[in-house]
Amino acid sequence: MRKGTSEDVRRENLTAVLRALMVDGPMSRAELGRLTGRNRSTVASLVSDLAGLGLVDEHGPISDGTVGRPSHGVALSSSVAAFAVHPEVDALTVAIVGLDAQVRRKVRHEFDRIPSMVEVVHLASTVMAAMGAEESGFRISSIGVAVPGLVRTLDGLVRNAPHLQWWEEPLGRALADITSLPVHVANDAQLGALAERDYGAGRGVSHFVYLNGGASGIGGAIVAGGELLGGAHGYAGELGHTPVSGSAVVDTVGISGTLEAEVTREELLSLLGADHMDHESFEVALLANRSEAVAAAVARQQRQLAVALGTVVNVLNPERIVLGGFLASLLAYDPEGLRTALSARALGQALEGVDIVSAQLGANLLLVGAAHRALEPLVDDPASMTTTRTG
Amino acid sequence: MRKGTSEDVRRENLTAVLRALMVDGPMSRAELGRLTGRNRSTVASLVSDLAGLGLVDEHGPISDGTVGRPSHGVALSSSVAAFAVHPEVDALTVAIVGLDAQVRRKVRHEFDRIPSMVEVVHLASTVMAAMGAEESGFRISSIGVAVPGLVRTLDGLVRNAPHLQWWEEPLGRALADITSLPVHVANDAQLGALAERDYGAGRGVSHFVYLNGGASGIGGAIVAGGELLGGAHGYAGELGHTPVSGSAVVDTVGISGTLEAEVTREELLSLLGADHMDHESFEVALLANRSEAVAAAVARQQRQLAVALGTVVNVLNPERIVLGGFLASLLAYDPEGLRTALSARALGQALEGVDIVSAQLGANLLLVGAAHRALEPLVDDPASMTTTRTG
DNA sequence: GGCATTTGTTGGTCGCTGCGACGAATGTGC
DNA sequence: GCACATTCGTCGCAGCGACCAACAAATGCC
Repeated sequence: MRKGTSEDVRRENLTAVLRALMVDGPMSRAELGRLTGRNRSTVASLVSDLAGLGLVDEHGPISDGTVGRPSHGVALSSSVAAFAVHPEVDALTVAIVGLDAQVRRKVRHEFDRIPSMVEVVHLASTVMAAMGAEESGFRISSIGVAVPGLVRTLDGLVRNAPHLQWWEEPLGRALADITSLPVHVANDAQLGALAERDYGAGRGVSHFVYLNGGASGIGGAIVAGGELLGGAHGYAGELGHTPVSGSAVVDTVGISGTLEAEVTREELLSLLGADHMDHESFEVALLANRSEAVAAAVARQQRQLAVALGTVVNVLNPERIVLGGFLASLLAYDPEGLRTALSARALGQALEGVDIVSAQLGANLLLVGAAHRALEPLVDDPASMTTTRTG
Repeated sequence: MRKGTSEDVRRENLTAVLRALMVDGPMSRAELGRLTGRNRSTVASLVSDLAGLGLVDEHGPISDGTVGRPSHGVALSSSVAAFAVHPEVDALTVAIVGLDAQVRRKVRHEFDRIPSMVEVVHLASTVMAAMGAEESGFRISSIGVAVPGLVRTLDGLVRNAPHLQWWEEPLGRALADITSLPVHVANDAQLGALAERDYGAGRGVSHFVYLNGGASGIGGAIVAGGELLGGAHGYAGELGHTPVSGSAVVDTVGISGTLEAEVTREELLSLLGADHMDHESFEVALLANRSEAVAAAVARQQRQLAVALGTVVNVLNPERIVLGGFLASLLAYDPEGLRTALSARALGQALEGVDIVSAQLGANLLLVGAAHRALEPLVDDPASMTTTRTG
């Protein structure tokens, strides 16, 4: 519960200014005031505070050709950042991502076998130390980790990451112990949705559902009222395990007839006569192939995807559905087909006005999402920057 | 967006005091201070304001046998209330419900045929006028309406209420025009969930899903983070239309293999050899009948309910599932059976610690929910009581 | 060069909460 | 029966933060 004091107001206003800069980029104090609805003198005080905390920088007066006294530009400090860590089956990526969502450093390490949790923790901490963040002037106060699996957000316990073959691995604790930094671990799809919300297909949309089709599974996340819906422990959004057919085919966790069991990239890949393919090549190849076999498979997968999307529409009433990975390819192959299939499974009124679009962000999606998750506490309480320091 | 002024703090604190009284009943000022974490003098000022607005009453000092100066009791004013309106296929109920969730007046009018929207509006407004609320000292500033169907919450347009045979009926506008009061129309299951959240099976639970089995359909609602999840337009929660089988049987809106199509009270009723039955008799009769036919039907319906609940658990990660109507009977018949069936459809980690319980509130559930929905703006901004008056 | 326009700055005011001190009203123990 | 501790209400004061109005600064326009 809120404390109900005037300090709350200050915190809220500092956050409002910071958010405005994050959403709409650098701007003048006057614009900041208009955008946030605060008084000029209030904004002056807020910006001065934020500059003192090192969260924003003020540039000299910029004459933009208009009348009136030129205004000083305010921009997010380029040194405030977080570490982003992303373990996959065949690689580990570590990055430094700024408050402005710019990826400043990025190190990718390939594995020849599936890494253990301990290996990931060691390698990640080694890489982070070797990056010399402090020497390069970065001020990093936390770590965000994107894991392909079920994560208990409270303490970063990885409950079940089938592709990594991790079960009940205390990743958050281990990483926090070795780095002495706060660690925020979350499901990869949720962090992807967070990034799309702020910088991609979810901008300005307060209710949307994100569904991502990866090489070995389907992840999902829900944004409701502008906030990521985590549920009781952070497991919400597992739309890959919703039923789409009465078939007995089971998915990776043993549930039958689910979206993840029925709609697979593998099937399409084999029909295209390929083994491995990155996403771009896959989409190009798929869209170019209009053979009967491929068309039939796409149509079937679309119908089954539509069943899951029907559930989404009926249960969550989103304004938009964002599809990533090969699900976006499935959409691109025949947008009308998917929409038609969906209209047979969704309440007409709930389906009205629902956009179905492709995800917009590319390779750095999860790094941005993870880092921003880690930076969230700072944004929500900018004054905490005083005490929270690297080390 | 918040304005960011000290008045916000005041509003928030007034709301905190009011909510404490709503949740935990009458108490002393000192207790109020401890519970809300505010200073004694602040609470004094807040209570004084609320009393001035007529929202709370202060009683004389109560000596509770303990040492120290006896404290004055603070209680919600019994005169602050809202109208609750509940149209059904065979009846219309109008009630006056207080801020303390007490149903003070209740009028039920039976129909011999399905009423039209115009009839309901006329009858409801006539009944409300005849109740003489103002003469009886009630201060009523709004109307809450519970409708069995899809409602656009923005303006109270009833999009689709199949059982009432209403489509695109502007109920909210019509009722507001004739009564000159703000009207809040919402789906009945959502309002039921709201009541259960505050006074029933959802107390103290911030993530739960409510599923209600009625005579002619299944309604649902989601509470996430303590807030009702409405979605973009208020259509969210339609769990009756989620898939549970590959069967071709369609539900009332024409979607095949859904929970509402497969799990019906009718089937059980006919197996019990009855036509009509109120809920209590139905549950008694069902639980008493352990014949093979009934047991088999219950088991099948449990399995299909479990598929829908699996979706709920995987997608929303609730702490609790609250079942009402005949779905509660289905649970009571064989609690273990339902749980077992669910464990085959839900992610183990997400299912951990999930309670499956029966709804606690009885006949007045929807009236309380509707009225509290209507009172919500007042609770969120108690100072608005000054200007908002009946008439 | 004067004028309108826009922005930055400063001092004053107002509203709200917290704090400390004091009085009021009770129970407790001798 | 009386002093004491305990708890609650009240009052004045201080601190914080936002708004407001007035003024200064820096530009474009005529």
